[in-house]
Amino acid sequence: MNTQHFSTKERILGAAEQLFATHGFAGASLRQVTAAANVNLAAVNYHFGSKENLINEVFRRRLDDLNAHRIEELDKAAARTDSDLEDLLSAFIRPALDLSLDRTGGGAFIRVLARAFAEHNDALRKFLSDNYGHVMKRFHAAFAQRLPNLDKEELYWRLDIIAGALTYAMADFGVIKRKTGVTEQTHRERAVEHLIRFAAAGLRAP
Amino acid sequence: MNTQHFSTKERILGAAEQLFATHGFAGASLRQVTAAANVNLAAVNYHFGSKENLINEVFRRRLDDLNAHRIEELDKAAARTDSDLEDLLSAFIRPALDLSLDRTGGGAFIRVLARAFAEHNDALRKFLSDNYGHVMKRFHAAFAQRLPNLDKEELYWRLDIIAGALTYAMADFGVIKRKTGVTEQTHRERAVEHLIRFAAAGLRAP
DNA sequence: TCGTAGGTAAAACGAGCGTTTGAATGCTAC
DNA sequence: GTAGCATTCAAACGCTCGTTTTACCTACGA
Repeated sequence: MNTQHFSTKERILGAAEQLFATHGFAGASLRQVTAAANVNLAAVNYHFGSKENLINEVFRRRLDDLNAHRIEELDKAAARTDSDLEDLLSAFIRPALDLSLDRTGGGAFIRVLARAFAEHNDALRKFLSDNYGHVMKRFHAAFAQRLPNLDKEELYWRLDIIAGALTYAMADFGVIKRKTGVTEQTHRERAVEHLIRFAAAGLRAP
Repeated sequence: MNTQHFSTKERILGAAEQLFATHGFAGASLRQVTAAANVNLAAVNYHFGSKENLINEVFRRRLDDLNAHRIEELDKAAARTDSDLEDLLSAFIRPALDLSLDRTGGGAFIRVLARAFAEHNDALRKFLSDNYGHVMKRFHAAFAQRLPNLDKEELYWRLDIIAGALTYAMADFGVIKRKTGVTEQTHRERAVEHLIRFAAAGLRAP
C-alpha cells in the first residue's frame, strides 16, 4: 500500500479508505492517515484542501466505477430476451461484490460506504442522490418491466430493502462467521447467492 | 429531555444517545453531551468512569428491554396454533419498531445500534453475541419448525439478511423519503409492513 | 545557468479533546 | 446544629486535532 510507485495522492486515498473503514471519519486522524500513507502531514491539505474534501474524493474514486459497472451489467441483461429477475439482481449486486473483493482496498470501501449511511449526513446523501440517483431509476424501470403487477411504490420499498441488505452483507456486519477453510472470496460469493435467491423471492411476493 | 425531574445519570444517557446517533461515538464529545444534558462536564467521569463505559451503558439500557420483548412476542406466537411465518417475523421486527417510536429517544438508539455494527468493534460484537445470542437461537428454532424443508445453514443466512434489512430500515438509512402529511410513525409502520411481506416471501423461497 | 513552479518538509497555531483535581454545595442522620 | 457523605462545580492538566506557515528541494523551460 505504501510502495513508492503510487503517487502521494493515491497513497493518501488508499490509507484514508482503510482508516475510515476501521475507525470512522471522525475517529481516523490525518496524522494516522499520512503516517500510514508514508507522506507528510501537510500533504492532505496541499492536495485535497481539507479533511472534508478528502472524504468526498474517497467516495468519488470508487462510486463512479461501481455504478458504471452496474449500468453495464443491466444493459447486458436487458439486451438478452431470456433474462430473468435473478439476472437483474445480479447486475445490481455482483459489481458490489467484485468491488468488495478488489485487492486494492475495495473491501474497505464498502465498509466506508456503510458508515456513510450511518452518518446520516445530508450533504453526503445529496451527493449520492445527485450523482447516482439515475442508476436507481434505471433499475427500477427494469424491475418494473419484469414485475408489471407490482405497485410502483411497493417496488421502491423492496429495492430499498435489498440495497440495505446488500450493504449489510458486503460490509460483513452480519453475525455469520466465515468457516475455517472457506476463503473470504468464497464466503462473500455465497452471501451474494443467498441474497439474490432471497431477494428474488421477496420481489415476487404478491 | 433536559427537564429537571430526570436524574443526572438519566439525562446524560439520553443526551449521549441522541448525540452518538447524530455524530458517532468519536464525533460526539463529552462537552457536547454534558451541555445537552445540562450537567457539569465532570459528571460523566463521576457517574460512568469513562466515555467508553458511558457507551456501554447506553447499549445496556435499551437492549435488555428490546430482546425481552422479542422473546415475549415469540412465546405468544408459538403458543397459538394458527400462527404463521408473518407472526414470527412480527415478533422479531415489531419490538424494534416500537423502540424506534419510543418518545424517550428509542429512535436515536436504533441509529446508535446501526453505528455499532459499522464500528466493527470485536469487544462490542462479543458483548452482543454473549448477551443476546440466545434470542437468535430461539428465533432460528421457531422458524426451522415452520420451514422444515429449509436447510439449517440457509435459514441462518436468511435470518441474517433480515436482521440487516431491519437495521437498515429502522435506522432510516434508505433513500425513501417520508412524504409530507405522513407522520414519522406511519412511515416506519409502513416500512415494517413492507419488510415483513418481503421477508416472508424470501424465507419461503425454495 | 538561472528562474520558476510544483511538491515536500518541519514546526507551530489555536482549538477542542478526555480526564483529574480540590473546593463548594446540598442532604441525611445523629 | 452539625458531622459525614454524595454530588456538583469551575478550573486546569497534558494531549491530539485540523490547518497554516515558512523554508527547502527538485526538475524543467528559457
